[in-house]
Amino acid sequence: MGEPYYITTAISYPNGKPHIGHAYEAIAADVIARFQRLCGRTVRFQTGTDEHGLKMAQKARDLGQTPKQLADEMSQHFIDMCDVLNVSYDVFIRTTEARHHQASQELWRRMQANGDLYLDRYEGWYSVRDEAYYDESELTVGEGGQKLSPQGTPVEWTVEESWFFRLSAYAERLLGLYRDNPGFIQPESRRNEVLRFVEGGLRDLSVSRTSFDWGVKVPGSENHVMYVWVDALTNYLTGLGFPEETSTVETWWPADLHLIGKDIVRFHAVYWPAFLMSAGLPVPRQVFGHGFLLNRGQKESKSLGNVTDPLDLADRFGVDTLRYFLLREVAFGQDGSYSPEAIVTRANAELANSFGNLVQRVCSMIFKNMDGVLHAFDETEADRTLRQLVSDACRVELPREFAALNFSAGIEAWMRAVFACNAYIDEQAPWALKKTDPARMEAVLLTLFMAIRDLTIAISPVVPAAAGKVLDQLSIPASERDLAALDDPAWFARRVATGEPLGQPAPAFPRIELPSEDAVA
RNA sequence: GGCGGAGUAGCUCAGCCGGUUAGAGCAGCGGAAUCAUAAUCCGCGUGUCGGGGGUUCGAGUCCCUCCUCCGCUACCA
Repeated sequence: MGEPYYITTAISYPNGKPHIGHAYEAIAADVIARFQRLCGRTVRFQTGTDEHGLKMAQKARDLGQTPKQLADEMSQHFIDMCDVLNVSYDVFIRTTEARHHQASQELWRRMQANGDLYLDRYEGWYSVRDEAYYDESELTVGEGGQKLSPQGTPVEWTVEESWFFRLSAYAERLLGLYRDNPGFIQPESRRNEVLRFVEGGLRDLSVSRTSFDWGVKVPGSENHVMYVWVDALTNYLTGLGFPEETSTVETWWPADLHLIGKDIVRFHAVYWPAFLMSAGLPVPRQVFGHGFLLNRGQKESKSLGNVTDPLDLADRFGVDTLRYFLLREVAFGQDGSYSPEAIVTRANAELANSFGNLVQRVCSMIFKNMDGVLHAFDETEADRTLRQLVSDACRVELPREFAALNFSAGIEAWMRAVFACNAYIDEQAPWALKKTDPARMEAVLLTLFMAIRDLTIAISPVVPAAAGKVLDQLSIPASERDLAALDDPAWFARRVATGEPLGQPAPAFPRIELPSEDAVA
């Protein structure tokens, strides 16, 4: 078994169907998970839904359902999304599960045993709809003198008994954590924001509510439910079987990476490690806050009427195409923009024309001119140069960039190798060699066969289905589709020895058309 | 208000600690090739590197200032 690698996404709040942002995070996490498996790590990949809170309770009431019924129904949409998008999660956690309540309560007890929880009063301007308190200065005055939150929802002066977490006591330890582990919060811009926030001093955190009951009950204070983040963050432990002292927790905790959106960096980079320190548990190795996806440069919202169903995108353009586009086009960590035109342009230019067509023309020529039969051959300098270039891109450059979560840079390096293959095939012109020097033609095609195998394995975390299809066509064994296989020089001889001929190839990366309804008005 | 980031070819962006004629992809124009998914390859860019000032032998790359956009955060009154 390889070195363990535990990655999580944020758990989604299922008071609506998944949107493009959920899909983006799930896909990015999946690419990381698949890439780590490619590298030989044994991966545990967890995602899920965060089903408590007032908004779920209210929505259920509006629909005449119980909160649990609503959660069951909505959670299924997220499971379905993962399945459609080929997201290879190992654990789908739901915060309404009994084991999650137990885990959260145990974490609570440990924080309490450490003296970090105390009962006090919380008072302030509370928005029922936002489920949050606001400072006087954040409020605006609406019609009839009604005070409104920054979100425009009504607020009321509320006094509530609440448990508090002694966050103020953790500022120094947190700063030490950030100092000793510069990679703990990424990207750099988020790290700076967190540093400044913590350097400014921390106030104790209200961590329980009495105004509603759809949540995890506070041990010993049954009229309190836990503050959303104590409940939600604990999911990362629940999935491992915490608090049972099993080898599972031992093996996977602390997590290698919490992949989250930039909007919840503070909860993961400040509150969560503080909770864990309080409970005497190790903190995660890294928190990465990715950017948001913009629809033609604009944030999606119901009022603008530009909300995109990610499954609709996958249906129109293909799952692999969508995955490739998101990781290729967007600088990971920054916001990105997408549109049907951009997806079609990028996918056709790179996946279909440059790479897909390369695979197709080479396999087709091997099939037609060599009866699909592979064999040993003599390499020229040009062949070696190409293979070296491809090998560097696949074994060194792309893995280095992917390991650093620089997906677009890694894919760019990969594309340069694809371009080199196309330039090579034109220079060598095997179609001309067919008449003048058939042996040389075969050497060229076999060189390209080897290059294509490398390129396909390297890109497979991004486009798993199509890559699998190509590798099947090449008859590369399933056990030889990882980075270790790329390092094995004997693979080609083994492949030749099987005597398995290449069949008539079928395009794995077809060109896509811009659906007419997306034509720019 | 404070802190931070960004402003580079029509579009999307690279440009590390300052140093040869400022780069890539896409789009556009011209040519070659015809094995292949009308795909591929080659060639072509006089860009005020947001404005202004400064340091330096030399600045897109450092300093000051101004403008615009974005993020985090705060709040006088």
